[in-house]
Amino acid sequence: MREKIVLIDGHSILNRAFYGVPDLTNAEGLHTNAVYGFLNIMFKILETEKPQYLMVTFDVHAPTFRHKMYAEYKGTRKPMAEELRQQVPVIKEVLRAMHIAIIEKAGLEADDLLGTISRQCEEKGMDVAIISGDRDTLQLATDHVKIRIPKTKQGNTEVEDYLAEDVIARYQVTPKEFIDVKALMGDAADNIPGVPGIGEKTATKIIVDYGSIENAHEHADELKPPRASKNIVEFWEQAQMSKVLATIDVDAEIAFDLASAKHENPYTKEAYDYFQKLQFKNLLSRFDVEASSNDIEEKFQSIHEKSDIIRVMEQAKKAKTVGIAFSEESEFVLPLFAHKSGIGKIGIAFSADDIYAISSTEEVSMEFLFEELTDIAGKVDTFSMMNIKEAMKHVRIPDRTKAYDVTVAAYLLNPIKNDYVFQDVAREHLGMMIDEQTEGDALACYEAYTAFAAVEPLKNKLEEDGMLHLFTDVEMPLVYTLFDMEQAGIRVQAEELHAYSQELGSRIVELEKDIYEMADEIFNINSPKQLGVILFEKMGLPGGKKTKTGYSTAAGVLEKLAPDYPIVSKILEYRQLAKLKSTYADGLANFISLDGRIHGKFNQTITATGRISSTEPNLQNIPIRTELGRLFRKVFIPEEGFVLVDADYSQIELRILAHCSEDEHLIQAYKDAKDIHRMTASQVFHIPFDEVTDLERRNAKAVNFGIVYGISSFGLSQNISITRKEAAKYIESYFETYPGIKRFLDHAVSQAKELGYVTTLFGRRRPVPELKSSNFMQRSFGERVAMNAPIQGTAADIIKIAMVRVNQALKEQHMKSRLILQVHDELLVEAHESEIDEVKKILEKNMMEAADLRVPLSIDLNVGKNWFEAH
DNA sequence: TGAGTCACG
DNA sequence: ACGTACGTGACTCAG
Repeated sequence: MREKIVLIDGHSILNRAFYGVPDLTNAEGLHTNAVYGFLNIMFKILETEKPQYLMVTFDVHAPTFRHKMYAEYKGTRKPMAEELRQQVPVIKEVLRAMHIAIIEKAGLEADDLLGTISRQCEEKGMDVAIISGDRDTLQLATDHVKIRIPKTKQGNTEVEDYLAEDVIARYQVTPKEFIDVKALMGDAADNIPGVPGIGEKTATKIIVDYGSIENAHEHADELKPPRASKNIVEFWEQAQMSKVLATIDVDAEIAFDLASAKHENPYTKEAYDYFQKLQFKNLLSRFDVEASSNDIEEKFQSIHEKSDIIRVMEQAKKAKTVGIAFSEESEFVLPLFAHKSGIGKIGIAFSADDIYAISSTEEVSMEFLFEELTDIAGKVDTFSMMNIKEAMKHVRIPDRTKAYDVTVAAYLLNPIKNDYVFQDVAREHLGMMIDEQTEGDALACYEAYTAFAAVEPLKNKLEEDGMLHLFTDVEMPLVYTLFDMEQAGIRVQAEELHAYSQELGSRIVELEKDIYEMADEIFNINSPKQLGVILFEKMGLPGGKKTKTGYSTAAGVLEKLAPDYPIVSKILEYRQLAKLKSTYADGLANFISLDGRIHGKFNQTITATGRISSTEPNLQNIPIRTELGRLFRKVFIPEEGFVLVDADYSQIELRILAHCSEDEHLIQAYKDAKDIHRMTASQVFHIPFDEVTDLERRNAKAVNFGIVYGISSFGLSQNISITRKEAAKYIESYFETYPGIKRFLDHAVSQAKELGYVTTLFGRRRPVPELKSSNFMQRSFGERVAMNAPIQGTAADIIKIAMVRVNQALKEQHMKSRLILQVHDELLVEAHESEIDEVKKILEKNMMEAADLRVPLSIDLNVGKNWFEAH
């Protein structure tokens, strides 16, 4: 059998991958999409080709002979995007780590390397596969040299294959003639001039008929169309040079050692480390898990006997640190034996040798196991799990200082990840690969071991990054606070909600009828696509295209049209009501439990800035800005004998800005309890304080918001409908008035550029990888993030501290009142009527003292018999 | 599953 | 020249 070599056109494939794979970055902000795509293509090719030899070619960036020749024609090529450029050395290093041969030779282009090597290998009697994204290489195809051109289509890589016969089938000419076609038609991308007036069709026809440009030139008078006939003579020198430019050298002086290209196992330890650093999760699974030294698996034990289980539990109680994991009940377990929690298995690890999987049985119930775990939690120093808040639904943790939430720790270390599954933690923090396919007892053991083993490394990294205090004293206690809030839930009037739904429903039907009548057609108003067609095509309203898929029908666009077109007002009203009905009236009703309350989830590891998020349902976006929507707050009520006490920070973000920037004006204004927006208007627009109009105050307020969001003249101009120039003047004037703020924001950006992240007052980090981008838009976004994250994040820190303290105070004083909601700068307490004053005091004290800033923190406090009244 | 829209801070 | 405000989640449509 013939031996086979795969030759990869390095730059070409890297380039293809770069444009075919969406932008990816690793934790350090390094762009990795091209490297990732390259490796995927390479692995796919290797699987099908199974070659004995493998080599990757690269150009050296010194200008070459051919470059110089065509540089005279069209100047230079577009420079490589920075994101791609930085990945070139990375792919080379990765390839070296995989022991894959790389060849680059000054003075030679990749094409010439490919051509020469493929020719030499073919002469040695080998089969050759050339992997390139560049069709020029088709001229190299023979019966034994196959050109493979990968196409990345929506994540899937398809490959077009060309042997000599395939080139003829596709292009009507032989690979050799392909050069002549190109010499005639030229190639703008490669700066090959060709012959003017001859395009692909004519060129192909001529070469099919005459076989070469030389022969065609001899028969120039026979050529058609006349234009070609004339130009091939007139531009004959140019045609000849084009042929030279288009010809790939197959005879270059290259000494290469075939033995060095021998393809061995690429899954080396070094490559593994590289993939880990680059965060190529999917590719890591290609490494042989057995070989990557997970000998820990040998320690896994599945135990079923009651006596064994008790023995292990007793041992665990004597340990310092235990890691625990809960596993879902296997779907095959008879309902009779299934536990109501859905948990059927636990993993427990308390040393590198003690890692167990325990399933509940008839003899050993889940209740019993949970009891034992509670006992363990009380005795050990550290009780570590991936998700403590979830676990607490089953296991009581008597001493809350002992719990350790691995997910929360991993989140603090890198808050911009999408999820924090234990496999990732094991890989990133323990250097341990876990096979994707793992399930059952082994899965429970791995998770428990990860929870156990990650405690120290995570703690060390938190300490290193200055976040141990934040973790220990804010985030971990907050786990319990959030647990308590979820357990407490909030009481909702189901009947009222139902009544709203009915009312909205009938009004929606009326609006639908009107809209169909006015449009003279029945269509789906909820479909922006259909709506756009109706409004802007059928009815011919002004307001052209805006989105990728069609017309924008966003509220901002429609509002401008509403005064002139009654149908638009109807649509806006329809939209508003439909939203209220589906998301709030019907949506919320689905979440009411048997106890008449909604127990939503508060998520601690979602946001990039440190805020909490709320889901199932989202209780942080209950309407308030419109009168009608606001009514929904009336359905949120306290239980009998209780009231709602609502406290929200007043302008906490601007106060944080005043503190962090140390700007004297702003600090003094807050000390004097001045109307800050009015003051801003007065100082920025140079108007006496008492003469500021409502509009001026509104605009100043927008400027203040803009500052917090990371100001841009465009954003501000959009927001308050002024020209960009005017907005720029506002901003300039603002920074003149408050130079401290300018300094602070500039510093945030420069710090982010230097370190790759920004921090809050309490040390929380937010990475800003976008700042490294060469894309203007991305980089600008990074700058705004760098300005906003310290402010928004510090506010998040402060209210988290307040929440923990408020919750603790309520519990310590054994009060019936309890914290039930947080909405970013607002806390809601369901307070017993006998405790109202005390609750107010607790909220006030703890919210105001949560941070000691250069300006006072201030809160607004209200009491009501529903959320509408209390806020 | 992604895009568009809109509810909140 | 580029084309935007920062941070979220739920619902709907359409491919």
